Amino acid sequence: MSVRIIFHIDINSFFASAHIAKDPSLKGEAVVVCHHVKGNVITSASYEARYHGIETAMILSEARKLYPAVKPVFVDFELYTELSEKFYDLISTYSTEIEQASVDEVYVDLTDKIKEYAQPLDLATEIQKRMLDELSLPVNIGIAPNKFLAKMASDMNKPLGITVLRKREVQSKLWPLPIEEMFGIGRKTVPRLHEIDVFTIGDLVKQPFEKVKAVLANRAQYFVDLANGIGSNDIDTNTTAKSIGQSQTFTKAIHEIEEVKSEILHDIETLSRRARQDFVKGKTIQFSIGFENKETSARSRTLDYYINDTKEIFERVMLLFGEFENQDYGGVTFISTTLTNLKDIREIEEQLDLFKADIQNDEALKLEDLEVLRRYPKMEMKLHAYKANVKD
DNA sequence: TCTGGGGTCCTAGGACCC
DNA sequence: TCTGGGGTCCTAGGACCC
Repeated sequence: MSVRIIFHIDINSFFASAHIAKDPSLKGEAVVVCHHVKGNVITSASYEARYHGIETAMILSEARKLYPAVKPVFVDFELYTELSEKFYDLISTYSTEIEQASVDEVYVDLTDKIKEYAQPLDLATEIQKRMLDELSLPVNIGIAPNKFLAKMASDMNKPLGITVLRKREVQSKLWPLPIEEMFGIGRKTVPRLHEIDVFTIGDLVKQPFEKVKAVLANRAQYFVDLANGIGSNDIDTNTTAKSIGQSQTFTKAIHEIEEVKSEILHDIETLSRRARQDFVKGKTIQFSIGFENKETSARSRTLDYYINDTKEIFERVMLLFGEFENQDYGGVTFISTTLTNLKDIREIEEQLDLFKADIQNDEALKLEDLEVLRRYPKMEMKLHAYKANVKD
């Protein structure tokens, strides 16, 4: 198997950059993107804003104290979706092997394309320049033989960085990084790894495997391999979502059931519209609820057919919601409805046609079975049982 | 110590079928 | 009639990421 060349490309402070791309007068300013809850929480900050100590999760008023000339803008998800699609389209001109990892990042296999360039870095430079010229978006690029190394590489040098991470550089460049910077290791796992003296990515390899296995269980070998620079370079080109969800957090707990229901309905209206726009239906409906006392719970049901219309989803969710009826956790602070097990509408219709054909075959079979049953009384018993079940 | 809303993947037990 | 292994699906919960 020959060595692949994978690029990981991600847009620097995407939300803030998107607003600057739309309104060039914001260029060079300390832009902060706010979400209108709990006093304007900052969800993204331009590098100029970060320079003044402003970080995400801050409240706008705190940011103003740090830097009064800060430029607040408000979240605009339509803008992000639009630019995300343009980003994807631009990268598509180089390769069909693209994996959309999130709204602002892709993995792309450029093994073939890179042969057309005199120097490997020329391709990265060209992509970076086109992103700036055509979309006014700054990107980071990591170049490596697999997805994990490419991802780690693109994080090494921000913003507007281009970083190559070769397999032979794993010990010198990857191993010294703190374990919390390893993609896939999060806040719950870090303290447990610290307990077994794993503080850097290299420690994952240096510590006895048994100790690592005690913490990471089945995923231990996977992460040790990653630390050794061994990882997948399979590009998942499927861009259709696997689930669509709609959720809300309430700063003030809701105590009226009818009000909760109306918020649920509102979410489901949005959810089903999105599903129809994406030409998908779902087979599983999941409903989650959070209460004032911090308890959260989820219920899901899988149907034997696919749906995407508001009324049917709402009826299903009401059944799930009903399962929490007699619990007393105080008011409701969080609701979430998710449609999963998605399938393209056209595929479902094809299957329905096949299914119809099956039913016809089944009926033919049953008639024959009846002949058999008459001759074998024992089997007739089964038929009665079967009929009884059908009544249910 | 941590905002809110959008996702993905994994695990473990139980049910069911072969 | 009983036992057991293997595979798949469903459900609830958790971890992680952007």
